[in-house]
Amino acid sequence: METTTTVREQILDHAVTLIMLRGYNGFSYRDLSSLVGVKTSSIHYYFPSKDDLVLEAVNEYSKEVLNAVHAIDPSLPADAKLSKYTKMFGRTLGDGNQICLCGMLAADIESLPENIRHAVQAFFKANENWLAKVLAQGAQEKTLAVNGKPESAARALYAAFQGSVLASRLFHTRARLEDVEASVRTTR
Amino acid sequence: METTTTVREQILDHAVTLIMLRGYNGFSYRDLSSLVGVKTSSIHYYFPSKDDLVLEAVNEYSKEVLNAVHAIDPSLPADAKLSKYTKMFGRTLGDGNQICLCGMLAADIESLPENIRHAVQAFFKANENWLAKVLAQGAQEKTLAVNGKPESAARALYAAFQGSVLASRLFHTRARLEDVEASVRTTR
DNA sequence: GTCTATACCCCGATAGAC
DNA sequence: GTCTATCGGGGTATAGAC
Repeated sequence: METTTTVREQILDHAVTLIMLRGYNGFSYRDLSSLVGVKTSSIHYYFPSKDDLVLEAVNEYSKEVLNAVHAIDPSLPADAKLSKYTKMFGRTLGDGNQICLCGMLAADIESLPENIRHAVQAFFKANENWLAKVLAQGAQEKTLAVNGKPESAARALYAAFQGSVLASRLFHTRARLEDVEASVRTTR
Repeated sequence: METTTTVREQILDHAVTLIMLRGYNGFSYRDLSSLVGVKTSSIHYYFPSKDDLVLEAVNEYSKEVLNAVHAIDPSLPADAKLSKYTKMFGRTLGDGNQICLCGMLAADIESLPENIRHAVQAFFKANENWLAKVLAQGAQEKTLAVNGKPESAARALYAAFQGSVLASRLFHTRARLEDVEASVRTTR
């Protein structure tokens, strides 16, 4: 039983990986061409402009990651949910040289059109909203330390995850994500 | 009384700004050429390769920022130190479209040589070390909430600052840095 | 759909006159 | 030190044959 992968899907998947590795200005149609095995003009057939390609990459990435986040069992205690979230964030590192696609595009945002900015913002907000609920639950269960409003703490926590995956790659270590999780766990 | 600025300094200053705006792959010798008013070949005279230029930009930026950090009065209470640090981090935003130069280069790190990676790592570590001391002091003074070891908490906190300046620019708001500061302040 | 061919511009970098 | 001129290559994108 073979899994059929269309050329279009291959292009999109490699684009996602390349953006997570080198960012918007760091990859080209030529890179994709050699990875997929079609000419650059064929890529333009599916994605007329680079911005079209990147927007679809954001949407594919968002859909996948948010599915994984929302698949975390809602009946779990808050600290267990956070552990799963940390693990999931660690998976974005791949072989250790990738960061979150939306974190990367946030760094490149001044080179990008408004529709991509909105897509990246939506991804950030979805993560922050989910974390806010977990923090509120964790405060009630007294397993997570929340200072100030959960919404504010969630924005800070999500920023910490984004920053820590950046630092994890910079220092060639996966440990920095755990620093973030530890920083909100109540000391016993 | 005129402040003399050499061509070399002008190039370096504009390079710093451009990297904070668009990143390593997002600016060119041509951009600098039109900003400074000399030909690109003259820029090569001062900085033979782009990597030479970027390394010096990191060093200049690091020197300036770390001077500002270490200029924070050591006799202040920990929460006051953190307030000053937050304000200083907010200044990197500039007109609202810049992020920390070393955070940006951390995103671009897979396109950069090892010597630049080391310089960026050193900047991260210097900030984390300073924050670790502040957190230890704040824990003792019971003004800052520290979970786990101060070193680990400092890495998480610095990641949060890096991530929040990214989000501040993404959402066109300066408020996100304050979320980070609030997240470590003890609720009274 | 995929290709060849090409347009048009930008890139970093260098040689050599002044 | 700064310039003109240029090299060799890479960038996105398009036209048109198959």
